[in-house]
Amino acid sequence: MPPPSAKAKSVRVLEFPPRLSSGYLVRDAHRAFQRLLERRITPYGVTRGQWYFLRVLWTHDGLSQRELSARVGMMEPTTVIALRSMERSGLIHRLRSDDDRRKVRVLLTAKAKRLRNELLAVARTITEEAEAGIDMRDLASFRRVIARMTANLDLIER
Amino acid sequence: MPPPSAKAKSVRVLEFPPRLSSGYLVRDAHRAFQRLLERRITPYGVTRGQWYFLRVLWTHDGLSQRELSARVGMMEPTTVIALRSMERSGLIHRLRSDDDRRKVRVLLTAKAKRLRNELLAVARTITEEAEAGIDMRDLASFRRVIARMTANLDLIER
DNA sequence: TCCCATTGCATAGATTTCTAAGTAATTCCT
DNA sequence: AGGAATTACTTAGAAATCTATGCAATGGGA
Repeated sequence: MPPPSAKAKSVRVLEFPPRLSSGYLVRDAHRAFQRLLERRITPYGVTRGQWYFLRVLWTHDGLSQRELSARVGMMEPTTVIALRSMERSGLIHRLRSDDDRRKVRVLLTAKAKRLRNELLAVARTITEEAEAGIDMRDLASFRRVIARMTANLDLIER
Repeated sequence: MPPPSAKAKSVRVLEFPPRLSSGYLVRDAHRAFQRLLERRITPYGVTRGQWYFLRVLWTHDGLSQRELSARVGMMEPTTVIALRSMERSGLIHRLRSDDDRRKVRVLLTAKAKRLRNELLAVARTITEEAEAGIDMRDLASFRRVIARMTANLDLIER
C-alpha cells in the first residue's frame, strides 16, 4: 500500500469533477451567453461572427483589417471570412487605402449604423438577465477574478 | 433637451464597454482556456472536440450516444462527428445494443483508458495556473456567481 | 536603383459546432 | 395485428474558427 501522501495525490488526479473546474464553469457560461445572443440577433440578420466586428466598428469605424483583427481578438483569416459575409449583407464597405494600397479600410454602411443602438441594447439586456439576483459586490469580485484568470492564462506560452 | 432620465438612459445604451460586460469577460476567459487546453492535448493526439467526450466516458464508459450528448452538453450531430473522429483515432468502439438495436453503446479502448490520468492532470494543471494568486474565498464566490449566471441564462427561452 | 525583407491581406484545408431534415427501430393505441 | 407516434441516430449544409501558406505592395540597404 502506498504512503498516504502518494494516495492523496493519486485520488486528487483521478477525481476532478467539472463542477470544481473553473474551465468547465467558464465554458458552460460562455455557451449560455452565445446561445442567447445568437437567438436575439438573428432576427436582425446579424450572425454571432459578425457581432464582434460590428461592436468594434461602432466605435472605431474605418479601421484596417489588421487593426480590426487585433481589436476583436481573432486571427486574420477569420476576419476575412466575417467581413466577406458582412459585405454581402450590406453591413460594411471595404475601401482600398490610397496612401498604402495593401491596406483595406473597413467602413460601416448606414444600415449597420442604424442597427447600433438596438443591438447594443440587446447585449445589455442579456448581461442584465445573466446578472439578475447577484449581489453587486459579488459581481465586482467576479469581474476581477475572471479577468485575472484570463491574464494568468494569457501569460503562458505552452 | 431631453429630461435627465431620458438622457441617462440614452447614454447608458450608447456606451457599453466590453470591460463591464460579463459576456465579454466570459468569452475572453473561455478562449484563453481553450487555447491552452488545445496546445497541451494535441501532443497526445487528442483534439479539443474529443476531450469533452473522453472526460465523460472516463467516468461513464458504455453510455449511448444520446446520453453522452446530454452529459457533454452538445447536440447529437456534434456527437456523431466527434465520435467518428474518436473511432478513427482508436479511442472508442461503437457497439450496437442488442436489447434495443437503435442504440449505440460507446466504449473506450485500452488506449483511451491509458490516457486518462495524464490528461486529467493536464486539465488540473491548467486550472491551477488560471487560479494562481486568487484568494480561495474569491474563488469560491466566483464559482457560485458564474454558475448562477449560467443557470439564469439557461432558464430563458428566447 | 534594385533586390529582399516586411507588411497586409487572401486562400486552402481542417475542426468544432449548430439547425433542419432524414432513416430505422421500437412502442403504443385501437 | 397494424398504423401512428416516438426514439436513436445520421446526413446535409452552414457558420465560426484555427494553422499554414501564398501573393502583392511597400520600404530599406547595398
